[in-house]
Amino acid sequence: VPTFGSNAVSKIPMTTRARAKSTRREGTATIADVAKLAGVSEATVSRAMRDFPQVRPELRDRVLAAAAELHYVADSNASRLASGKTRTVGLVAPQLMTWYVSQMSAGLEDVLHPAGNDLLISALSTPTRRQELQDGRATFRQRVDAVVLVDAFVGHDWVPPASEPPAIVVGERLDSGFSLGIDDEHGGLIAMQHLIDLGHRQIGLLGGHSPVAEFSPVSELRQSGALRALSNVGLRLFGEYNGMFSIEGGYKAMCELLVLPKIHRPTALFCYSDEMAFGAFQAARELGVSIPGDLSIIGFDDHPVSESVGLTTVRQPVRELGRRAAHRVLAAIANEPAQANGPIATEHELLPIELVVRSSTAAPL
Amino acid sequence: VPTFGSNAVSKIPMTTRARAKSTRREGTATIADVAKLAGVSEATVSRAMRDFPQVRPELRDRVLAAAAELHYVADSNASRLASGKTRTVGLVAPQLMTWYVSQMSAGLEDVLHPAGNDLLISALSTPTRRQELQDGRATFRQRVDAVVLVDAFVGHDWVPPASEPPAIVVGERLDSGFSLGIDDEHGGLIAMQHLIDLGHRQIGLLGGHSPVAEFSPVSELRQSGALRALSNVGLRLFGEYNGMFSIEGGYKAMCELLVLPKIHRPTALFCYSDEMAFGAFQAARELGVSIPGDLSIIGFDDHPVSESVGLTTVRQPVRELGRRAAHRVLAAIANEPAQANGPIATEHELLPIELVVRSSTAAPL
DNA sequence: TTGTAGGCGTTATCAT
DNA sequence: ATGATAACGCCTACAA
Repeated sequence: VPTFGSNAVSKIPMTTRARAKSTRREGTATIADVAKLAGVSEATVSRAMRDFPQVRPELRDRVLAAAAELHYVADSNASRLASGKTRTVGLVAPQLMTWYVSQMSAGLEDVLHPAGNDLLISALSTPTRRQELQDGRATFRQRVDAVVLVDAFVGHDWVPPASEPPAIVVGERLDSGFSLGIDDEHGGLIAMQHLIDLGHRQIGLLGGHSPVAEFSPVSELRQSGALRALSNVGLRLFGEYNGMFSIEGGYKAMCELLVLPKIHRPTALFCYSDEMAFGAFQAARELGVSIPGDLSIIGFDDHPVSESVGLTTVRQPVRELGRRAAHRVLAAIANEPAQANGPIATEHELLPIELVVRSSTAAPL
Repeated sequence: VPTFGSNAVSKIPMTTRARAKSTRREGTATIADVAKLAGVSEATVSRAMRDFPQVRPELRDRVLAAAAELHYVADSNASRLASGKTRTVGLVAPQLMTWYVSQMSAGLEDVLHPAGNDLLISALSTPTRRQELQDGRATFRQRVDAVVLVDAFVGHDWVPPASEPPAIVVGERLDSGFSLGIDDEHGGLIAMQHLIDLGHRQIGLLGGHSPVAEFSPVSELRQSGALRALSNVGLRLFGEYNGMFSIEGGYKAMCELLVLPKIHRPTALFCYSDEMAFGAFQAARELGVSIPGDLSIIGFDDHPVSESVGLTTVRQPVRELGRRAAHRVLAAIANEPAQANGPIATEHELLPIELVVRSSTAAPL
């Protein structure tokens, strides 16, 4: 039971309690209660609560005081129904609750929440393809004002349907529309370059595709950068392995590789994700291969635990990607009516990445 | 633009498009459209869509077919407004998007989503206390049917206010109401016991409190179990350090400890969380302390990367905790009207934990 | 600048 | 078992 403020006299008792048929939780004030207390119309309350400029300051203060006294908060369902805006943005990703998606969500929340938006999260259940993606979004349609697609492998030629809420894509370059990500090709390049600079000449690749994001272009891009660095100095790849973008996949692949005599193994390994590198660490430890003594390892991402295991990596600003995506989303929501007339603005924004050298890489012995 | 099914003939065209004033996204069917197409009343559509038993199968099928043809999905805002049920459960935790909360969310989603509920996530911003908790939940009130409090350090004597949606607490035992967790005291005991069994006699503790969950009772419980194991064999603690439940905190604390000559250091360390153990690993590596040669380390949690770094730990079934919490929530929602009469049912459910021995612990040299 | 009133899409109540 | 119809709480023309 809320304690009412004592510095303001209740002119009108809360009447909401008396309503019998209401399904609403009892004791909650409605806009009508506030209007009565403040002595204004419901419309004015609505406007005052949303900081409309036209409301006279005096009235605004009275309304705000009344609202505070009654602990009034607008029922979001009612306002959404009435306004047609959901104040909710959807996040769809192949796998929820991974490290990457969590960080991204945090970034999205950083800007969405202060702006009064909720984040609704939806998985693309495991073996999913484009068709399912579309279906999945269908039930989203009237629930969100916009959607953020993360690692949704929609394909570069995908065009957000005009009939649907605006979408912004993270992790993939779109020919048409908004997209956001990092320069994976460059990331592959600097990772490989680091190994080359260290003096390595027998360098392997631990890549592959996650089963839940198998059409993601990141592998190809990172590979292309890596190969370019290699060919710049007249080198070729010394083996390529499939770690399926998971700790376990990296572990298994490396278990097979590291049983070979040292002469047949690469002296350095570039893993497309830190998690695969963790798996490689595990295999190395179990098989008595020393890092970086026998094998240098560089990852990609800068996972939260990478620092503590001393993994050299290419840092990706995941949370910042989320923040940027959120700003794009907000802009898209604001511009939606305008967009309807003109063509879709197209832009692919790249956030900077960074080589982080730690102790898992060293010159070959 | 959706392609309509060809095996069913549209008897009535979608009229929704024509409505001019609507703020709703065009092209979306409403219950009225479905009703017309199926030749029944809106009420019947509503009942059929929600699998009410009283609907004649024939009609039910007709409605479902019509709904499918029009790609009809009930507008959640409208149904929420009308029913007073939000079909949303709130998750509040001190820090969102940590490993622990992510796993918990995944578990909650596992059961909430199939049951047609959304999960709304809300942080308890950093330096938060009970009062703020209550405020925080206030804006939640009319948005959720129930709330799950994770590591919310509400205090064992906390009683969920009757005026608010039902709450279930995870990670803390409540005197009155539903709560859920693991036996932290027992966890502390088996962790310490493992070290003792290995032959260690100089055992340190890396504990403390997270700044965002400083009133959590888990530290006290794990410590109490650890001390009990020690005193069972006539031992005392060999130093206690504060790692603030973070990687960095663990790292800093161990940097101070491990510079001491070996003779003054513990031979084994029990960390209250795997993340602190990761920090300890890092410090050990940088200071040339070998694990488990010079120092055995056991953690608590079984973090996703613990296996790959070979950390011995006490496994906590986080995702399963989320699933159980979700079931409790669903039950609470269903029983809420009933609860109003009788007293609050009280129960604290404990999920099993498990010692996982890996390579970070060994007998002292 | 403020008030009036109609509508948002669904559910629930009450008849039938 | 099904059909009308009145809420649900808020927003937004439009009028004043």
